[in-house]
Amino acid sequence: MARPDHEAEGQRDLAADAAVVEAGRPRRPTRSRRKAGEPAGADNNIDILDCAAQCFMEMGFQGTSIDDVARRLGATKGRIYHYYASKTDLFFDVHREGMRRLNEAVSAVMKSDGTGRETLRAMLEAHALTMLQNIAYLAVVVQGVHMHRLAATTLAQRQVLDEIMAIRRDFEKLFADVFRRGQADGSIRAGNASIAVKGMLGAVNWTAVWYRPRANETLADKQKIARELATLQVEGVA
Amino acid sequence: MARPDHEAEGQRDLAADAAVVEAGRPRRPTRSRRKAGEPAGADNNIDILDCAAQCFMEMGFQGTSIDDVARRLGATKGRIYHYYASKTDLFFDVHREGMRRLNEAVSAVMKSDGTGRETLRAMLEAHALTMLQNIAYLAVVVQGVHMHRLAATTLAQRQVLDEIMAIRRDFEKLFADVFRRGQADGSIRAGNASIAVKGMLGAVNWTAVWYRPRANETLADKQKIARELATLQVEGVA
DNA sequence: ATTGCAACATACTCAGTAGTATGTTTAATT
DNA sequence: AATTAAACATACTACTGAGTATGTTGCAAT
Repeated sequence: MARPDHEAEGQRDLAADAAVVEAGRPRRPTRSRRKAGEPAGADNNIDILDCAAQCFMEMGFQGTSIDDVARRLGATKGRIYHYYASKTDLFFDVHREGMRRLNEAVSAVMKSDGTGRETLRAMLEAHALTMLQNIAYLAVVVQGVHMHRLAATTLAQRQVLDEIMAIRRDFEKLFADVFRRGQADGSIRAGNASIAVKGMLGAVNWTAVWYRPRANETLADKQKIARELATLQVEGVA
Repeated sequence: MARPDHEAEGQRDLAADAAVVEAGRPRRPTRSRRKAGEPAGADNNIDILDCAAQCFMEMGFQGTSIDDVARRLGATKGRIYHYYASKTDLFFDVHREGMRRLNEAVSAVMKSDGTGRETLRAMLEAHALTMLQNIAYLAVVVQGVHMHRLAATTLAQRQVLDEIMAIRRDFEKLFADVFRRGQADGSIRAGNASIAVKGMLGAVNWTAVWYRPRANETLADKQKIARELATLQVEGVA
């Protein structure tokens, strides 16, 4: 499977003459066509999603042009617009994929039958680790919070945005519910659950701002950061 | 485009470093014409800054047009470009004002002669309260973190951005230093100070994402939120 | 009472960009 | 072998928006 070229080669501005030279170059080998009965899996678009996520993380939604994404892909707009009706839809799909990974990771540790506090801690750590492992996608998710309804012009887009925000609310509610369960079983002290959860999620989500994977960083390194963040939120500094 | 700003600074010859500091600041400190013997006084550009902060918070830097800011001002671009050389410079000035207010509030509680943990808690609470009281300016500050060096095209802008980021680093170091002081005096347990501080600041900075003042919200309400956030970070949930 | 300039407003330019229309290649199917 | 449609690339349009050039007004010092 062809990989996108992450090291944007020769991203110097294409002058008119350069475009002429480019025009005659041999075509890139195209991706294999879908098999006969194969469903149109999202696997065709994963390259697009990856590059889009990276661009959106680095330059923001408004700061990223479709041509930027295409250039990082080593392709042109044509390829992106073949799969996505609009830039907003592309952003939404990255957002949705990010939330899917997040939900998956956090849901997996929710079955734990420990106290509310123990479960909460596990959820926070899973959340943090997922952030560190999918920083581009999750940075887009974090940006999406701001987007409220600004770039959503069409009715369909507004509906998708409403759906996404509902998912976000449900996700936050997951934590709030466990928090209150902890208050009920005495493992978490009294206090405003909503504010507490917003604080804790903020500490974890903030990784989208400062964290960038270093070279040779191992999974253990990421786990250590995730554990420290989660521990701090549950046990404080004392 | 992007030509150097050679506008008549006729008065005096500015040293190079002074020019860097002055870069991006309002060309003139006053709005209404100065009276005869009147001192320069507080900059009345605060109207522009306020509107810009609000727009940047609601729509982001890239999503805000100068016309948007002007419309909110009840004016036109002419007014804004009379004081600011570029949109980026305007953003930087809002950012700088936000950081100024933040530094002021946090520095004020740093003199406390309590333990590291007590001081840290006071700093976090002051930080949080300042966020809630200046949400537009501080939302811009939070955005500014992302901006790294993307929108900074000219040399002068890049220098201003470097200056701003240095201020941000110093600010974070304030917390890290107190954190380590707390570890030294035994009021804070061992652990990676850098990650811990990033987590705590994240919890507080995250208010820029979710907090919007409600109607009839009193100072006491804000203080309560700030106290809960700070307490959570220091004492955890147990 | 005139002049100079700050403080704007108005009216443009022009580069960048989202989206479209259409051409071209390739692989599966007939 | 011919056909067809997916998977792109190319070329174009229309518009937004940053920045500029220039006009206008009102106050203040002369």
